Amino acid sequence: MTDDKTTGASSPAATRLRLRHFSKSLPMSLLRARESVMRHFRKSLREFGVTEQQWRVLRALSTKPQMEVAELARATFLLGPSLSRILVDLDQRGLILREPDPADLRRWMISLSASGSALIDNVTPVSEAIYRQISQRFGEDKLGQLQDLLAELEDAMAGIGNNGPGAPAD
Amino acid sequence: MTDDKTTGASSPAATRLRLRHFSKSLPMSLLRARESVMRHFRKSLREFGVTEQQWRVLRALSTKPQMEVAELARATFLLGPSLSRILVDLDQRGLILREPDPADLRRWMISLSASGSALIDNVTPVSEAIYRQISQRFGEDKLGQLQDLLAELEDAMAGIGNNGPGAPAD
DNA sequence: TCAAATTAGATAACATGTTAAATTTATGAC
DNA sequence: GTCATAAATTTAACATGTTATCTAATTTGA
Repeated sequence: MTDDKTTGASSPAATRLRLRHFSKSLPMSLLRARESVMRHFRKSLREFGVTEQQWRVLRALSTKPQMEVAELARATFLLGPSLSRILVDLDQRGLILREPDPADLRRWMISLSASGSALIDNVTPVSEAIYRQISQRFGEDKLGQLQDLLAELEDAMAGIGNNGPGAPAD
Repeated sequence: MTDDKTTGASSPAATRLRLRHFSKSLPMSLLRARESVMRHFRKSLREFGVTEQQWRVLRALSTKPQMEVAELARATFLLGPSLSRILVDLDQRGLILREPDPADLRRWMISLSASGSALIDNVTPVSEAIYRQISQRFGEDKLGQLQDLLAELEDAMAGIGNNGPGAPAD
């Protein structure tokens, strides 16, 4: 359908560099794959009244008793401003606790509240059920392969634009 | 660093279902992988004055002489409202052309303008150079494997929540 | 022919993504 | 101790994501 490779309107492949077919570009493939998975999770999360991002935050908090905001941002892959707004919301809804770090008043220590933990406990079986479906349908082995490749890709990308390790690209 | 597997604060694995480690969840892996790739492309796109989403639109338009808005939305994986705003912007900047479909006045036929095509021609070599770097660093074979797995995952996911083929979940 | 249902696209409203700037607190040089 | 600088977080401003609603054009069926 969208496989029309010869309609270049005005640019023959010989004279201009030709981009790989759009739908096959790596970023689009990753985007589509992620969306195909998230579609199933989002539906359940919505029933529990949390967005995907809010769930990421709660989920990350469930792995440690307390986390700083910056640490949480790294873990959830959210930027500071987004996270900041989400924390206000989760706090107002009583799902998390924020206490100042006595050693550094710039820092907040974030943790799950009892009701936040309860929410996690409620969502977990549903989430795991979906994950099991994916495993069965896609195959445990392939899932493992995919995870390995994704991790390797991340590693490979980490070393490309940087002059030194961890050096910001700009 | 975030590999702390034993800090379950209050919930032993025996009593509560335990979620797979957050950072290893498939959606997070896909998100991180995509971000690690896009980081490199975004930097170049920005120098050319287009966002990632705008580039997706131009890129999709470069595969066909004309596209309808809905078709473009599917191809770029953008939702209608986002695309609508982006098209207004690209039109005002003269990068695309919008002409009404005489056969159905609800439809617009979108196409690249000359300056839109020129922009593509300018970005293409940069984009391809980045892609080559990725290929070299990550490996052609692995890249192919990854693309295959992603496509298979999409296929697998497509058949999960649906009662019939293409039936909306609700 | 005409009213109801459908369809394509746009607009509205609010959440999040993203970059820059502001705020508050720490740290270090003098 | 005081001032400049840095760091952690928030606020601001604007683009995009997302769902719902709206408008206009088309189709359907009596």
